[in-house]
Amino acid sequence: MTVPTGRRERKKAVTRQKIADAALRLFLERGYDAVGIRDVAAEADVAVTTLFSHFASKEALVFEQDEDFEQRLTRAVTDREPHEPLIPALRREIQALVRHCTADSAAPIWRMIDASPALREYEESMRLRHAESLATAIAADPGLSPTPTACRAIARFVIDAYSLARAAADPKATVDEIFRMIEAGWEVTCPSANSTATAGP
Amino acid sequence: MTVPTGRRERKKAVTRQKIADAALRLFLERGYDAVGIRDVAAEADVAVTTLFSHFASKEALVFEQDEDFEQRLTRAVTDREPHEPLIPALRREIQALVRHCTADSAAPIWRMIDASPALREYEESMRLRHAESLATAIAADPGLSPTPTACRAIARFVIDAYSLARAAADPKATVDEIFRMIEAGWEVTCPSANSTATAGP
DNA sequence: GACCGTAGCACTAACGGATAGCATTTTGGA
DNA sequence: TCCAAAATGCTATCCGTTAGTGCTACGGTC
Repeated sequence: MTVPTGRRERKKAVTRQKIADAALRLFLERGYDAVGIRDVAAEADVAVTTLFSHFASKEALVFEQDEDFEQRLTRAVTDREPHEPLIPALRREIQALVRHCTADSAAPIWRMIDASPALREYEESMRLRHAESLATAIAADPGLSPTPTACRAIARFVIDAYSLARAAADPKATVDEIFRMIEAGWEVTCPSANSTATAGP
Repeated sequence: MTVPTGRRERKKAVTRQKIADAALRLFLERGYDAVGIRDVAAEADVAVTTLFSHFASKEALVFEQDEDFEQRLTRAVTDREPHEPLIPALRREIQALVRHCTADSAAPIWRMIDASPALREYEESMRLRHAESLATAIAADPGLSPTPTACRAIARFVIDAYSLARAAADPKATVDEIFRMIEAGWEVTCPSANSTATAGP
């Protein structure tokens, strides 16, 4: 097997990061629309084609860490404590993710995203992919027996909760409120014995 | 007041339809990616700039009737029988919409959409707009008193149901299954007196 | 340590969607 | 009849993205 854990990979990672850093710097400095791909490439001192060999599109430069998001979601399902109910585990993770992206340090970036239709559109299609991954993870859980449709639906609902909470005035309360609804919907299709967690009387 | 209800509006509508027809014809004939904007403009016998004065983007040519969809959704809420519960009314409308777009006659169009990432992405951001409209309509209902967050969440869930059902093997059953979950979630935030409609024992 | 296949990168040129600027025609109303 | 606005057209251009090509540095193998 060829497991190339050497200089080549490191250099590649460095180049990628150099591009991402240059892009974010320029975007925040002059605005997303005012910066061209050619500007970013020049700032990072690489060719345009090199830039596109690291990032599939201009928008992808902004959502550089999107795979982290996806992994944290699926791991919240697969790596949770044995017998811990699914929905609370997901709620905890969504709370953490929302807290992370509503932090003050991330504010300028999200302001930029919200100001650009292209970026908003890209984010939404990203979320769809994440929902599909999450649905797969839920479906693969041996302790549960939901239908494929229920998996996909719950996964979408969870992503919706994230999306709505991120833009809400009180993100934490928004997540809690929507997850009360999700929990109720989940109980209908996949009833669990001990289900008096967050649902009311 | 100038209410231009005359020839000008009619001609404009004709031009718009002529463009949309030409576009759909070419797209289905040669494939979406294989047809350029210049081809469509030539086929419709208009200038490229004229095309873009009627449609905001190439993708918008395919989703020409997207406002119909939005209106049918909001009207399902605002025009429903007095005292008819919200969720069943929405379920009926979603069933009808799904039936409409899974009809045999529409199959080639949706096959084309599913085959093009650009079109799928565009559709998704369209659905987001529709969800916002729906949320507004729900929030404006005098017979209900949900929180703004609950409105937005339910609206998203309903759109999710449409989106998932459209791609499912058994669209009708998928809508029913997801709406059982939605109904349960709705009851949690906006309890109604007579709530034994679709929820199980 | 020399060799070779490949991954990373650069350069040029171009394609295709979208737009700005300005000219022209058509239309509705004064 | 004439004007202002709307609709359309033409030209040139911007910008994201990709194809084609070749060079260089690296990793694995002998």
